Amino acid sequence: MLLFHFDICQYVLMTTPPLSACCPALLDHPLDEEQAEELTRLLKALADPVRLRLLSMVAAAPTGEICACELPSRLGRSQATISHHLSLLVRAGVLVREQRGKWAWFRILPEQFEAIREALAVPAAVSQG
Amino acid sequence: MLLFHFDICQYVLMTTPPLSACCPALLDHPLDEEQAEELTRLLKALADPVRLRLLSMVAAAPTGEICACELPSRLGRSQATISHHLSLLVRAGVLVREQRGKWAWFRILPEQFEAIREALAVPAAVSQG
DNA sequence: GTAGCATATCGATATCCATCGAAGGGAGTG
DNA sequence: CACTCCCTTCGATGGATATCGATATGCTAC
Repeated sequence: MLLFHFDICQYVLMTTPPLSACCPALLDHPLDEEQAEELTRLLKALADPVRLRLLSMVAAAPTGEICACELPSRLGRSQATISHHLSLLVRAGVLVREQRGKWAWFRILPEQFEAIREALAVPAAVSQG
Repeated sequence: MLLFHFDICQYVLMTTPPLSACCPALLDHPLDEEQAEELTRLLKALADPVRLRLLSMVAAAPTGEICACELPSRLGRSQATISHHLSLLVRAGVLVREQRGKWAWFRILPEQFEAIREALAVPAAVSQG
């Protein structure tokens, strides 16, 4: 029985993107410190108004990508600040950066969003109170 | 046509919990500053390892609720710190507090979790790149 | 009322982080 | 090469916040 469960887990680990399986569902089992830190890192990356607006602008761009050059004026922040937020989001795995000539272009990497959504899913036992 | 759309929105507003409709989907349209601040407030409330573990302990409790009295020892934080985190989560709308005698009991309020999940949903246009 | 426990609040501290100006690094242009 | 433009990195600063000890509040029991 234990072996069977282990095999299932191995299978899931091999067939799903590793970032999607970042953390177990928050409301299913008590998280240990390491799991909590991991999910916290993801949530902190999103928990900033400038970064949220930045992500929504990238996603809403007609081509699905956006040039960093237009962001300082659209967000009312200095170029240094925008660069800071962009590299933070790339490090967090929610954006990818591509250099083209002297411009840097960014687009959404959707896996981490799905990972957070899965981690925050409310199990039936909880939603029934 | 516009009227019809308006009526649908009114209907949704009346029939869903107001907190669930806190913010539009992040990756569907560019967020304005106010919408970004609102979603940020929710995400910040979750973006702390102690609070995440606290929430997972409440959800995993057999009765779906937990007494504040057992949390300082289980989380390795002072009583003052736990109290701070608990009141923050209540203010954020993810926990409800109920006083019973001298003990305070807490349980999960699932609406905000669903609100965040909806806000972070990845539209097909984005996930296809 | 008094004593004792559970919880909240206060005040202080240390750390984290968003922000910006300035300087540095690369890529294109002439 | 020199010059310009885009972007990153550095250093400094102000504000937010996690933490705790001490104190206050509130409830129960006697």
